[in-house]
Amino acid sequence: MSELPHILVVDDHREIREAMTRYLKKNGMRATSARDAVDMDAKLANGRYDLIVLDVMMPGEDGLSVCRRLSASGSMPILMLTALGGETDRIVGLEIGADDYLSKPFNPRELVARIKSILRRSTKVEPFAGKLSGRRIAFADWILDTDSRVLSNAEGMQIDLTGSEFKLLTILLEHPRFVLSRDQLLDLSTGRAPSVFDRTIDNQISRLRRKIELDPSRPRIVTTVRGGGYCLAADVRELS
Amino acid sequence: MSELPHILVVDDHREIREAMTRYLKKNGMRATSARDAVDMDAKLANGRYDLIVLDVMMPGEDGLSVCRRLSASGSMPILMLTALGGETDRIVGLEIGADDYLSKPFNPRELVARIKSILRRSTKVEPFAGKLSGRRIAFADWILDTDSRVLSNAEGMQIDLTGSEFKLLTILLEHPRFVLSRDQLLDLSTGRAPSVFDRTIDNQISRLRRKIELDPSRPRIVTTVRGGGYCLAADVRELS
DNA sequence: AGCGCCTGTTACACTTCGTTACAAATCTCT
DNA sequence: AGAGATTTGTAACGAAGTGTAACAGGCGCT
Repeated sequence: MSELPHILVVDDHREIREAMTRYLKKNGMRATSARDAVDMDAKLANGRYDLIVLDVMMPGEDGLSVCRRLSASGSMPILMLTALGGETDRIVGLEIGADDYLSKPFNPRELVARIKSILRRSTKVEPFAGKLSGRRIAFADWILDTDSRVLSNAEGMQIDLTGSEFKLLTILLEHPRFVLSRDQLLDLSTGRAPSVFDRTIDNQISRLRRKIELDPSRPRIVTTVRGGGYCLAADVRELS
Repeated sequence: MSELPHILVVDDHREIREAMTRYLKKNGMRATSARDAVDMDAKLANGRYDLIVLDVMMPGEDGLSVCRRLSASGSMPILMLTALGGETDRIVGLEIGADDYLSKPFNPRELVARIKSILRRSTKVEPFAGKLSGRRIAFADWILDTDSRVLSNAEGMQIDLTGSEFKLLTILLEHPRFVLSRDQLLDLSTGRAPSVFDRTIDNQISRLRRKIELDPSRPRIVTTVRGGGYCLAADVRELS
């Protein structure tokens, strides 16, 4: 299991943003593009990003204004793209809170090096166990300790979950009785997009069931919705 | 950083370094200059600095070598000065741990903006030991005395941590329940960028676990997230 | 009933991680 | 300054975890 950093590339030139996202994807990152500030805001409202690459010159709301806004509202790292010679833009951007800048045209290798350097210094926006962090969670006959990743039951049985099993289970526990598709589960647990005939989640669910179901061949806790995905079919309660 | 940041400017051209230090002093900073690596080392041995501005092209030991050395020995922020078009120098510098670069000739205002941007970033990640000297930190069954670097528990057991173990632990303690990648931990604890198959952090974590975990082969305090890094899985509290 | 699709499972290859041992670097003491 | 002790980083090996491929069985539609 590996969580890839997710980069949002905001640039009004389609060729540029497509080339950038392609290159970032080739270098161990998820990349999503937005053509302007409005598109960016919509993307930010619907997803979680680790860093924004932001063009200064854009129609509508310009990059400096966006940078000011983002810096004021949180700790999202920002790498700004400026025109060659756009020195004032660079200075003002840095002064209002951008983490770095790069002048167009730029070497994509430098873009990746700069992004990695910024990410090295920033923390993720979410703890590993998400909203359940630090809690003990009761469901079915199990109690999950989210710190130790240990499942225990009334008979005193204790089961260690692997990282992947644990992540998958916490995602299901955060949405009791909701069907989550395989693509959703893959995205939420690993951040990667599915390949063509991806069976990763099925395999992990099988492994999880082997650990938590009374009879894994007739699952009662993690149920399958054919054509839909998987569902945590139990009440969920926090113990502490 | 309660008082004015102190910048060390390393450049072999006297006019340049004098102009820089003068300008920095006019902009709310203390500034000291050094003409080469030897002079810089002497200055570093006798004083404390918040950031180094480092020219790439210097007689004697060159800037890239100095950068590599400084990154390896601590978390001193470095802003590198490159010749116009010195792109390879920039990329390699960033890859070995420099925080930023600037091409000569540059606008002094941009220099100040960049220095401030770096300082803004670096003060954000100051570990307990730096900012909260004299504190005692409680986590799991341990109490850490940040002055003495001694861990103690309710049974009266006392454990001395080495410098590296202590630094690593305080970084984890600063971000309870967040996954910190190996690259992040390496950067935050030593300031250097990872080599290709770097296992330094793994080894240090193994050593730390041997000291603090009940059963180091089944760690409960410092947990591993496969493909992600390490996580301090406990509540953290300051005692004084 | 037949067929195609969907799902569960097993096995295996590969990746990642833990640990040990040793060399190199650093620290401490005389 | 030098010797010894301690700490830290690197290399190697083995264990654990993960994703892919293949096969079989079940389900739903015609």
